[in-house]
Amino acid sequence: METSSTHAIVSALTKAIVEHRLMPGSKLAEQKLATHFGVSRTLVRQALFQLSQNRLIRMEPARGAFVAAPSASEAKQVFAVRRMLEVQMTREFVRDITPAKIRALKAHTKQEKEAVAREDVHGRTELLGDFHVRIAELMGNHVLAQSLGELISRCALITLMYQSRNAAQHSADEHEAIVDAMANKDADLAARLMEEHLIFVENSLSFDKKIPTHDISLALS
Amino acid sequence: METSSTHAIVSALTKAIVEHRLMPGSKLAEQKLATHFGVSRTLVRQALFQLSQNRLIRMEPARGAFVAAPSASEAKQVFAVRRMLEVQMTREFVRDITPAKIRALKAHTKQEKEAVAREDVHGRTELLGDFHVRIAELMGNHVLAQSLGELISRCALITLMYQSRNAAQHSADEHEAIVDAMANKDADLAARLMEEHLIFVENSLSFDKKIPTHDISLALS
DNA sequence: TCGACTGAAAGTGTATACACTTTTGGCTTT
DNA sequence: AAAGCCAAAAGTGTATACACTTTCAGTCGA
Repeated sequence: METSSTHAIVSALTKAIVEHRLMPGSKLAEQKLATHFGVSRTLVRQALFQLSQNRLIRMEPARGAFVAAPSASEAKQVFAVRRMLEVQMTREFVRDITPAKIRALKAHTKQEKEAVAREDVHGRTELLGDFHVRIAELMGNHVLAQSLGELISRCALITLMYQSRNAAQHSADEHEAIVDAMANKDADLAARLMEEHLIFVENSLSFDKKIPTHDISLALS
Repeated sequence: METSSTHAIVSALTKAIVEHRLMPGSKLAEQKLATHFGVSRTLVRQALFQLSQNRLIRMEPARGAFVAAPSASEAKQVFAVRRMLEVQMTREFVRDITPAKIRALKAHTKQEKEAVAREDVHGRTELLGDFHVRIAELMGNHVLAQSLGELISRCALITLMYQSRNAAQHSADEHEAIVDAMANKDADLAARLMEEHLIFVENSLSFDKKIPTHDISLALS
């Protein structure tokens, strides 16, 4: 199974949701998606089920699928889990660090800074999230990378919902500081910086923002 | 959506897999499951997709679904993630502890000991895993509880694949020691015990065991 | 006797059909 | 004019149909 067709639909929808081309609350009608992608409802339903497990959409019985709108409480919980996981991850990463891994992370933060500089909102959001997953991958722990990736997808939705502007630059700087601490093999400092970084991101979210509930329209172009 | 019918199938299959009534490698033919549950292949497929996302089964294109057989390497990765997550969780749990929470955990370990005493293999495996999820729930963090629950489901499969006997009693004792440390609000001790506990469980797995690949038969009774 | 072919059986992948539920828009009633 | 009601439209939930792939058994040939 794992027919690449549904995977393509999942990817397209994930991208659209995380990039906010599909706004939280939007209805995802099966037939419309099916004709858009040129497949039957069967494949669309499979994709929607998968997305609902990733918590990017929620499905109501007999009413259909809607882009998720994480509550402030849920956002805080997601960040709490990320903190638990990533502080320890940072510590263990430093333990088995190599010059090549440092180089990979430095290359990544360089890309981040460039995306921030050129005001590439989507690109920078993706890169800022990927930084954390990259660390997991460099550790060679795919289970960790996958779990973290799911949490961060949810965070991307949350971040774009709530994040006030100009926090991106700050995040990129913090990433750089974390990498520096790692390069110095200062596990305690790196872990502390990671924790503070995650706390900062969480605190920079403005949970009282009003969310517009656009309709699906042709956000998928 | 989330038609409770598929949920029932997922639950039944999860239980069967985790309890090893369906052995790793067994084929899960859609039509057989469909007739067994008295539904059409449609619902069975939905359930299988969900299980494959939980990594309890794997699906091969045009060949079908098979009960997962986690490799030793994957098992180690799952345990590494659990350690990262749970050590920190233990620390934070102690921070906001209440007498009611202690009572809940003590009641749980009591149940564990009873299940171990009466040699209830399935019951004790479930309870030993639930202990960890229970902590997350008592913290009120549903995201954490869900993430941890998924990891532990995979562990249950791993444990039953690899666990040498008589480790259950030891686990139950360690759980009790952890709760005691929590009750004394000794976060450092509790965290250390949790880490050692997870390391012990991981080390008690014998990765060279031979896995019989039984056929489906009527493991679902 | 063993291995390679072949056709039937079984099984998966996708589309479609159909029953049932929700939504919608207009019509009636007050 | 606003609230309630009913029928049509749209949409979801499940079953079934059908094409295509894999599996398997039996046969033929060396």
